[in-house]
Amino acid sequence: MTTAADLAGLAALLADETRAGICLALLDGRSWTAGELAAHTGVAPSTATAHLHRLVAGGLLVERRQGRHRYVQLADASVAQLLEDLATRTEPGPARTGSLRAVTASAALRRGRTCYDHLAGRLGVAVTDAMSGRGLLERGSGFALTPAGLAWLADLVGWDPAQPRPGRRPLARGCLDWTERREHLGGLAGAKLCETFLDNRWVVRIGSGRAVRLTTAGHAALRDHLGITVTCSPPR
Amino acid sequence: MTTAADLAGLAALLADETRAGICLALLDGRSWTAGELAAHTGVAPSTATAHLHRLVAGGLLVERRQGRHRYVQLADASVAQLLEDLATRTEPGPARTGSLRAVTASAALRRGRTCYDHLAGRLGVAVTDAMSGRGLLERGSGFALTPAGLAWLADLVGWDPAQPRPGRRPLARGCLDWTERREHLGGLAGAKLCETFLDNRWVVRIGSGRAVRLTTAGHAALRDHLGITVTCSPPR
DNA sequence: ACGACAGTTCGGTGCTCATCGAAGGGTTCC
DNA sequence: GGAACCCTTCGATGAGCACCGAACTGTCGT
Repeated sequence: MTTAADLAGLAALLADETRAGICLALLDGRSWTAGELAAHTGVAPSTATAHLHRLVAGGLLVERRQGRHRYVQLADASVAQLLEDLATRTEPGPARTGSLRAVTASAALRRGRTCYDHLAGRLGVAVTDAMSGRGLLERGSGFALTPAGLAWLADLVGWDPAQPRPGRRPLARGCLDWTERREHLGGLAGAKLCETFLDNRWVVRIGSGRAVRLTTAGHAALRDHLGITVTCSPPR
Repeated sequence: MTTAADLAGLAALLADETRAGICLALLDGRSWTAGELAAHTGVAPSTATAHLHRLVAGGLLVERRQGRHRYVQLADASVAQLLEDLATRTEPGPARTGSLRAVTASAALRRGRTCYDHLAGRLGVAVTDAMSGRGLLERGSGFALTPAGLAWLADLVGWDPAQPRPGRRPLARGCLDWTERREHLGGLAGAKLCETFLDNRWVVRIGSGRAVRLTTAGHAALRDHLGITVTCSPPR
């Protein structure tokens, strides 16, 4: 039996624009740091801290301390589902009732999508797996590239690894996928890889959303460069 | 594209205990009057008015003016779905991810359930339909009983129609079902009928919730008294 | 060891909003 | 027509809370 107070308490977590912005940002499945979320929502770090406390206490987010950073992400896939249901209601237009269209769109998202600026979904995980044998090391939490792996990647994406990198973005980082429940390659390497995939039209965006589709050229490229075959049609 | 402000605005509608209580009350599919909701949530009528304005403006509720009454109900089935999803999250325990259990429970609810104090779901609609040929008239919005229908009902539920009724509850009223999207019999007549069904064990409650199941005796009673057959196993 | 950095705690400020009572407008019943 | 009733509008009140800056703790790089 759910009381009105319980329901109101849950809704109150999302009833603030800043907290809503945090949750929408986390909807991409990545882990964000408290500072990134503060900057993204335009509030002071102290304010972001308070919001994250409430969201974690409310069970919507989980946190992972790492050194002086505090990473947060959505607690589980059901939270992401709930957020997307709510977000759907705020959009005008027809086809609001859990339509076939929404289901297939969701299935497309599961197959492959961009996650912030790198590849996610089954496609992202498959690419990450394939790279594991080519110089990508799973290092506790996150990833690292061997020199050979870096050279291989640099050759693929056409980019000089010796050249100094602006900013301090980590080269390779892990990103937990909320549909696959698996880590996949993010960071600068993941972004460059995704850029290359899009530039070469190995994947193309479906509509204006985050979902992507593997092209015929993409199939060939994956086979040639990584020796894998990713099914493009829904399994089962 | 959903903005954080949109999401927060939607969540804010449910972030108040009184408004949450209103929505949970409406989850039974009935239309409630503003006064009933004020009494149910324990606030002044003026306060309830303000809340209903916000909920209607936000698209969660629809209203229907009838004389000096203002009836409100959930805008559509997707709102009910959303509320139940949120309510599920507030309950602790496992099996939170849209499990088979939740789906079958939902299917049982669609087949038959009590709606406040009368029968709803396919069962409720079927009974209402069958009574249409036996003295139940659809009167614009709502229902009315002919003298013959009243006598027939009084005989079935063992109740003297001549005896003065306490309170002012309408004898027969319509109640829109959010799974069937059809009107069914509510009001005092619907309550008495439901009481008789439960007392005679024509229907029994499934677990502790609102879902009910038609018994073998119930099948026979429906055939004898109303000449209808309601399937108890899931169709299709 | 030192500075730079990420995050936290704390006190103060201001705004939003839920609430009520009183007064007013419609509707129904007698 | 008048009384009872349902609902609404309008101020006033008070509590909750989102926000910031400043001071503080802990971590990383040099």
